Amino acid sequence: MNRTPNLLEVAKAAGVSNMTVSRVVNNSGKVSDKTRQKVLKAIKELNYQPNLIARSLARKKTNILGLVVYSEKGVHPAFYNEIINGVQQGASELGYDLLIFANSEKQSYSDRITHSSFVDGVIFMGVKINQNDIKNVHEKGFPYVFVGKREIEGINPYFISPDYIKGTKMATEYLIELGHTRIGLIGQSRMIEPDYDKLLGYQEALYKHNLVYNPQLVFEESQTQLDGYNAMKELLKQKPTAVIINNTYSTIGATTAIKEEGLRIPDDISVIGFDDNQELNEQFNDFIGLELSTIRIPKIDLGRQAAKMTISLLEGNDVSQANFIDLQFIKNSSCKKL
Amino acid sequence: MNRTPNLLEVAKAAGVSNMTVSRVVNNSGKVSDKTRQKVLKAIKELNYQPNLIARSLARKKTNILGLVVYSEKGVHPAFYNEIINGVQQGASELGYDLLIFANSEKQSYSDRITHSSFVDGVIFMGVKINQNDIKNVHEKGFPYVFVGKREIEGINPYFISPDYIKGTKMATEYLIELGHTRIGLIGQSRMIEPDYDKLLGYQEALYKHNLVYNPQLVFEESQTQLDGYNAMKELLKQKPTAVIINNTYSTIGATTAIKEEGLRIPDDISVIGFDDNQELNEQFNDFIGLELSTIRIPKIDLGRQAAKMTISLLEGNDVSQANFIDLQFIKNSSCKKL
DNA sequence: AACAAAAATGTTAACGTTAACATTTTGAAG
DNA sequence: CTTCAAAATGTTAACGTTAACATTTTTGTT
Repeated sequence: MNRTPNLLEVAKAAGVSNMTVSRVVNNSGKVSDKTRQKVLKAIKELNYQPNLIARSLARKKTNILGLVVYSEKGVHPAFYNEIINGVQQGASELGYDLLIFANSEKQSYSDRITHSSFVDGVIFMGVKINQNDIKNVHEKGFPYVFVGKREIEGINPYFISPDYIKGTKMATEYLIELGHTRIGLIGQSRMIEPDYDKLLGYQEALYKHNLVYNPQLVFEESQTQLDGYNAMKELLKQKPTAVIINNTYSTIGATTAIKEEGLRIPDDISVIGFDDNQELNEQFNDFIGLELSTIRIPKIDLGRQAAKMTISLLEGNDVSQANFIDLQFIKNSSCKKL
Repeated sequence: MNRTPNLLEVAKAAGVSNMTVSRVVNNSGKVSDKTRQKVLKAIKELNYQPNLIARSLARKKTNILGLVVYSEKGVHPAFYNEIINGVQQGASELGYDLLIFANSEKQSYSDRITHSSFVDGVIFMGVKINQNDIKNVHEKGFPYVFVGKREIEGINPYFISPDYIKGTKMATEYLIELGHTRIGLIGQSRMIEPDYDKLLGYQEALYKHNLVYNPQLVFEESQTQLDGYNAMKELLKQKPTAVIINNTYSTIGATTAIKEEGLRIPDDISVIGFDDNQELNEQFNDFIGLELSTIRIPKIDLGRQAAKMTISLLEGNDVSQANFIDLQFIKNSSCKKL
């Protein structure tokens, strides 16, 4: 590795002072055209690139966003990976890079993040978030955003979350407007916030249209294909005319169950899924020849917004604490008018 | 954000010099026990954390690894995400963090990477790698590792790659030893290096056991469920007794085709898949009640090794340029002795 | 008690930028 | 050809650490 030139060497080569070079590099301040050309020439000749570490030290700003993903085995589910890609895009669009903090479950990040001055702000996400980290960062006034929605005792955290309530309500209403009244819901949960919100949205829609909530049409947590399959088998005994299913894997299992019972989509039952795993969703639909209507979680956009929100915060702008991002309803041919 | 204390403030509080504090913080040099205690007390009281930017500038080393993933739409397939997780783990184990470079397809990274001194080394991966980036970095002697295997004109790059040849050979031989001679291969490709290597491994195994290579048993690129399904339908006309399928999606499609034809696994046909998407593979197997024998790509380990290799390089150790990581053959019940 | 060697601690100048202020140059008006 | 403001350029001291070397203190030996 051969040494890289620094500002002063460029300055010397161009016959100007350090600050003139700095001004040219940063396109700030006033520099005459003639001088600028000289400097640019020297920069090019020496192949100068500013040393970002030194710049960060002087500016007290790194233009780097931290990302902490709390996950179980150090492997993030596909769901988070897509959000991360979005975060990266959003950061990049505003001139920031992304520093992924190593995720050892035990370790607490907050001091490392706020004191080491390696990042200007931080984004938290994951199932097993450490509430203390968020609390500490919040209390120190360090810019951060939490992706998701969770009660954190004592504080009102900055967060951005998909609006599952609204999204599910919208989908449910769509079914109601098609004339459905016996609508199943696979995957509610009192424990998992997003799934609980789906239940709330579902209930709100029923309530709004004066339909009675029937717990027999609603099934607990459903994560895997098998969960979805089993739940659907049970649900079908209740003769529903439509069903909303909380994730891609369950949907695959559930539609398999529907087929097995000799029922057709949408003729015998209307189906709406969540495409939390878009790649899989598409693959599956293509293959089965199913054109599933889905509630889409705009994950890339979610990540992008999270990045922009964090940057907005660290730049000192006013940012509201609670932020929601709308789900998209992708209307397709898996639902039928009754 | 309240100011964080620096070394000198700690030094003042402890009544010692900056270097004594530095030595305590870094656990280097000699410090008497009494002094160490004083310093530690001051550090604790002021809640001091070293400023990593300043440290990096002074040490000319950041303890950060760069990661560039070249991908099409800025979204990485599940495959890469798992490797990234592994890279992160490996880096973390050796005290490094991971800086993800924003990935705009157009941009060239090499100068930014080598000159900005934000990273001590860099890892490249992705389908659409920029050969020039790697070439530049290579020629500058900047520590890097490429995850994958690709000819790059004019240089012998540092790389680490799954050994697809060996892995596929192993699986093929396993089938041959079970007595199979009509073994199908779904997903060879002249264009995609890993898939080409799978073909080579397959051929090597046949050759070794004096079996004739029959192109009619071998099918082109197969990425999706539908590809796998179609290929298998065709293949079945050739009456194979076993088949190796190049990725998880194809495998799902292919097994569907097998079922549709009324054949049973392993009684009528033995099947070996690649579980490049492990989560999906498991889900699918659980659901179908299939116990698929698979060739497993140890992605986490691949990433981890890539990180360690890069760090070894940047620490000045001798590292061989070409590195392969063995695939694992997960023996299960989807293959039968003939 | 004197001395050397080892241990402990300290001083100073980098590292490569930028911020803040200082100085010089330019050019237009009188 | 002054004069003065604006424009252009320069100087210096941070930023918070560590490397390299310098000094002081301690310890053991005679």
